[in-house]
Amino acid sequence: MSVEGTRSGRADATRERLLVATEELLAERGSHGAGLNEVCARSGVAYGSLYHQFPNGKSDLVATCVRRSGAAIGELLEAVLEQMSLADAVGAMFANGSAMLERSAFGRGCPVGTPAATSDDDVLRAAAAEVFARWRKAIAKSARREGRGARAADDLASALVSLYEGALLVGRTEQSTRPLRAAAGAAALLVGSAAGGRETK
Amino acid sequence: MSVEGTRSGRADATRERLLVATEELLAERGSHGAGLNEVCARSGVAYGSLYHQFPNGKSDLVATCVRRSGAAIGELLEAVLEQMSLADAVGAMFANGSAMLERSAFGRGCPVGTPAATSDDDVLRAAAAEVFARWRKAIAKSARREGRGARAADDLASALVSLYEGALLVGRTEQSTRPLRAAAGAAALLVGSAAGGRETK
DNA sequence: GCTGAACTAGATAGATCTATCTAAACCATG
DNA sequence: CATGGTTTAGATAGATCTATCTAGTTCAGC
Repeated sequence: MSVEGTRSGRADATRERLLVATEELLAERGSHGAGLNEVCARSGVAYGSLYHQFPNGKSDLVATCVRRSGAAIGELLEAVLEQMSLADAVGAMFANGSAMLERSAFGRGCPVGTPAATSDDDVLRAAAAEVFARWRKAIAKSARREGRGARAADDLASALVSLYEGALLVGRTEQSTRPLRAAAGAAALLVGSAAGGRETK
Repeated sequence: MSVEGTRSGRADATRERLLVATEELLAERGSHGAGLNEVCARSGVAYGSLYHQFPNGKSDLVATCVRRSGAAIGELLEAVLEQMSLADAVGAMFANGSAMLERSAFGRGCPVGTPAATSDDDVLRAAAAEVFARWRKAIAKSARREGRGARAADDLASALVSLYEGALLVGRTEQSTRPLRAAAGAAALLVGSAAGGRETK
């Protein structure tokens, strides 16, 4: 039986294929560049099925997709932050971004940041904002655990999320992982400075 | 007489209006979201004029626009970096981004990073990459002048560009200037650490 | 003021996009 | 096996997008 309510396994599989294909396209070209024709072509799902699964059409599909991608990354990030130091977790985070860029031959960016950058749909924008907030909170929690004050932890977490998103954008644009490595070095410096319970001011 | 070659003042004005309108749309929605219809509507320029000014069509227009926007920001950045310390210049840079977000009511992002994030046109991507490289070089030059080694200066400059682009993206998405302020604080820390001629390793 | 090149104007073609609609296939249940 | 709700399929309408085409306007130089 399906995990969520009355949906059949077949429907779940269709929904999944649609979301995977949409996530790919969103990470490559953002919302305006991701046509439903291509979503169907890539996923092998028929056009009508898409509107059965997502009755509100594209807006519904992309917002759902961004929330899902963001939640998956958030869960991973939270798990990693539980298991290791903030410094190590942040290192893994940037290494992961770098690997993703290489794996896609610099064809993909962040599945959340990329569509958010060019969105004129407020639902999509708000969904991405919630994702960023979740990531930020997870990092801030770890920073507080390592002795930072609430404000300092929030600011550090915000800067790390921005740095990550920016490095993915610049790295993809320059078709190089160097921005990711430089960002990882800077992130390590930020995490290292004033850590261990003492704030700078 | 026109500055560049044989073009008339009228043509220059038309070209300028087209580029201004395109820059706005690119910063708002990226290349896929910027329709030529709307470019013409906003600029008050007729459709045919657009293809006279930019015979290669949209690809030509957007690449020219990104180069121009990037050069303008680059010149400003270089001027500021000449006149003040790296720390002050970087502070001004983030303050400028924050002011831009507020002025546009969070409707616009970076006119270079936003279209670059979702581009599938290699000409546009390469144009944006050159812009980022110019910014990075300007910052690195200032960092070397303040005593950093070549490698450390490059890495710092790369991280600052990524941080700036990321903070604009996240700030616009969250409709807040807090990411910009947090990024400015982190940037100040990065610029401050290991400055004045001593490297960390 | 004539003339030819440069520029502008708007209509239109052809492709593509979102969304809807009808019909058929599937499958759990009685 | 029959039945009826659920899911899928593909055609199609209507809007929008890029690019081209023809005609008209403006302006510099002779």
